[in-house]
Amino acid sequence: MPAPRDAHELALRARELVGRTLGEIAAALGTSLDDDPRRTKGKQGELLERALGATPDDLAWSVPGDEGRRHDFPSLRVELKSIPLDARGRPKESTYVCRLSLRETETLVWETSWVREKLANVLWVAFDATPEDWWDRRIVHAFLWAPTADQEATLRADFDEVVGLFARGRAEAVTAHLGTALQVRPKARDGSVRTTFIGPEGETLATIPRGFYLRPSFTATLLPAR
Amino acid sequence: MPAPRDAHELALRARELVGRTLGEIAAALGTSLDDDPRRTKGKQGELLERALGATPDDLAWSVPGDEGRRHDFPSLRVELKSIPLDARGRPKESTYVCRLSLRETETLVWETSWVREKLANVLWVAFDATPEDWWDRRIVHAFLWAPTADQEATLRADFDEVVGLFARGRAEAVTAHLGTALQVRPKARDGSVRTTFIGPEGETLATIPRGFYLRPSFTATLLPAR
DNA sequence: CAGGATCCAATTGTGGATCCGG
DNA sequence: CCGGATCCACAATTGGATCCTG
Repeated sequence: MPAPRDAHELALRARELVGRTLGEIAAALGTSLDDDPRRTKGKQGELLERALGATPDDLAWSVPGDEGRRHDFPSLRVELKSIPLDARGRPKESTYVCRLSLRETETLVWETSWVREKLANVLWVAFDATPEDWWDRRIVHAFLWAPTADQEATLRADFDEVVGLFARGRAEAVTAHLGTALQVRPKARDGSVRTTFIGPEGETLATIPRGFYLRPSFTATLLPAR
Repeated sequence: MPAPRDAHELALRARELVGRTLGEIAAALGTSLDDDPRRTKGKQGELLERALGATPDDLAWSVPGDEGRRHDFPSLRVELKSIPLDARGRPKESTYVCRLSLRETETLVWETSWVREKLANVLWVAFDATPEDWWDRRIVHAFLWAPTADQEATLRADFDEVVGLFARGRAEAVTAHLGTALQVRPKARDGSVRTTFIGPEGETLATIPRGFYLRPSFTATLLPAR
């Protein structure tokens, strides 16, 4: 599937997926996923990326740090996010946005942050996660979104609160309780992993890797009204 | 304690209770409550009624049905409601308003309903329910309230939804899930008690006794901001 | 019974931990 | 390691049941 040429073509292509199951979409691509639900954690999102012509993450290994960052659709500056919905049509889970980098100070200012850039333009693809088997899960919404002024103010306030705590060396005070829309949670396959950052006094501090996530209560407000 | 002469005097008297414990208030009245928490379910509210000079419910037995209805402060048309607060200062429980009467049709129209009349003017007295012993519980707020136009519209919509279901004979569809502010829940010391009402076809139907309650999420919005 | 409400088992929500592929 | 996310034990919420007094 070639990359879409513009946002309009991308939105059209995404809307064609509405009503189809992930199994139908996989068959059309000539691929298949494992049938063990424990082995499909990130596979459904990756399937949608391929179905829509997103850029494969082939630089993930090549450059440690932040340099490898890119959008799913780089020329459109659009990010693709899939959302699983429960029986009532509401998001079942929070949505991962990106890593919380503690190495580069420019990423700790909202205007130049990677989280702001990631959320500036998002193609949301929501599917019904009620069926146990991934191939029976059906796309129910697909739409482009850019934050309104109010939404961006909320996101920025949440971001500033967390970053302010890190800047004052209070990493231990940053929990998933903070933030009305955007929260920070651990992001590592093993809670014992550590990353380092430079504290307010220039000292080196260690903390567990973390990521930014959108709360389900926030993403619920983005979905079309029932 | 004589009844207050006007709303101003009532509010003044209520504000004097703020900061005092229920034990101090009981001592000033020369009374005491049982020390078994299971035997104080309604006693704390009754203690506050006496402390503020509310009308005793001495007609409760005399007239079955709706005729005995009155406010706690009849001349002021003011109702007294106590609210237990948790450690964060938020309501721990829903607030009982009144019985849902199914016998008199005029009470099933919002404008002439007893629930509207009960909520038209309320003296809220909120106390910290953190201490185990009732006598250590301290009054933290005491204020008069009348619904704003928005609040009354919300209450009315909730009321109309429930009453509409009864009017169509769908009593079994009325659960505590309904209503954003005002909800209906069972109100009897035994779930096997039944009351009767006249259905849409003139038939006699039986259902369990129920009452109107305000959700904690609604009463929380009435409290002074922390 | 009606009015004063609280109790508590069951459901819902969610913060922190974890899984897979490249 | 990083991006794709989901899992799940425990905390928070709450709907229905219940308690006491006059």
